[in-house]
Amino acid sequence: MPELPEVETIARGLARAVTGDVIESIWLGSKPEPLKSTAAAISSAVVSTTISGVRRVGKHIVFNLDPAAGKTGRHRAGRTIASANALAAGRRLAAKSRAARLGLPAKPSQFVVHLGMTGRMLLCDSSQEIAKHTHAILALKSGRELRFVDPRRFGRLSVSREFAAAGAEPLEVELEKFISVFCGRKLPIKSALLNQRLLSGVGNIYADESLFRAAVRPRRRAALLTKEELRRLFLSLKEVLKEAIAAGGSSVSDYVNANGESGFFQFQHRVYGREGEPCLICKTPIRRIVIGGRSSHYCPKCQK
DNA sequence: CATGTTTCCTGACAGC
DNA sequence: TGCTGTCAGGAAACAT
Repeated sequence: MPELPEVETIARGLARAVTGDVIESIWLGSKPEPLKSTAAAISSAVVSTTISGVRRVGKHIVFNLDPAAGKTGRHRAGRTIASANALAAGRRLAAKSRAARLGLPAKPSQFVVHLGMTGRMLLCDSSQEIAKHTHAILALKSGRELRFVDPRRFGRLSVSREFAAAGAEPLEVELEKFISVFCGRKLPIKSALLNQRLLSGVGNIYADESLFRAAVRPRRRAALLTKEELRRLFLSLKEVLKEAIAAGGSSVSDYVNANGESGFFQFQHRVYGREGEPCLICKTPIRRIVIGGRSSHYCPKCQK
C-alpha cells in the first residue's frame, strides 16, 4: 500500500529515469474507474509532451509535462501494442491537443497518478509482456513504456493544470501549523493523521508507527492531546517518514518501485502488522483494534 | 460543518 | 481439490 515514502521512492525513480523523455501516445483500458478526468482530456494533455519532471505531492505522483514536444512535428504512427487479447477493448489515443490543432501555444499540464491500494507505475521495456490489470500505457520516444497496473482499481489517473494537495506536507510543515491542524478535532488522532485534508500522504502504516514513537494511543481525541504530545508526534512522524524513504518504503502487500523492486522498511515496523508480538520496548503484546474502519496497532503499556 | 458509515474492487487466505 | 466467506484498505459518496 503506497503511502508517502513509497510514492516518494517511486517518484524519485521515475524522475531520474524519464525526465526529458517524450510521451508519444497513450493507451487507456476499457475500465473507466481509474480515470478521474475523461479519456479525451487525459489524452490531449499528455500526448506529444516532454516530461519535464516527476515529483510526489501527498500520495500522488505528478508528471510535469511540457508541450514543446508537440511543436516539433507529428508524433509517429503508433506501434501496435501486443497482447491484443487483453487490450482489445481499450482505447488507444494519440490525438493532438486542441491547442496544437489550432496552432496555439499549449500550456504546460500535469499528469497525476494516485496508486490507491495496489496501484503500480512501472517503467517497462515495450517488449515486456503486459501484466494483467494494466489500465494505462504511456509509450515513450525512448522506446520504453510507463504502465499503470492496478488489480483492485482503487488508483486514479487525472490531468491538472496546477495540482495541489489539500493537506499540509508532513515533511515540510512547521510545528505551529502541525498543532493547529488538530485543534478542536474530536476524532481519534489516528483518524486525523489519515485525513488527507489535514495532512497529505500519511497512511495506515506510518500513522501507527508515528503514534508508537510518540507514545500516544491511537484512539485519543486529537483535540485532547497536549502540546508536548503533539510535538512528539510531529517529530516522530517526520523521523519515521524519513527513515522509510531512506529504506525505499515498506513492501507489505505488493508495493514495488518503478523498477519493480521492493522496499525494506517493513522490517523496521515496530507495531504495524505485529499484533500479539512483544513490544520492542516493554515486551507487552502489541494490540490491534479498529478505528474508523482501519486496523490500528499499538502497545497498551508504552502508549498513553 | 464535522463526524461516522458505506462503497468500490480483487487477491489472499482460512475453513470445510 | 475447490468452493465459499472474510478481510485488507484510500478516499469519495452518502448519512447523521
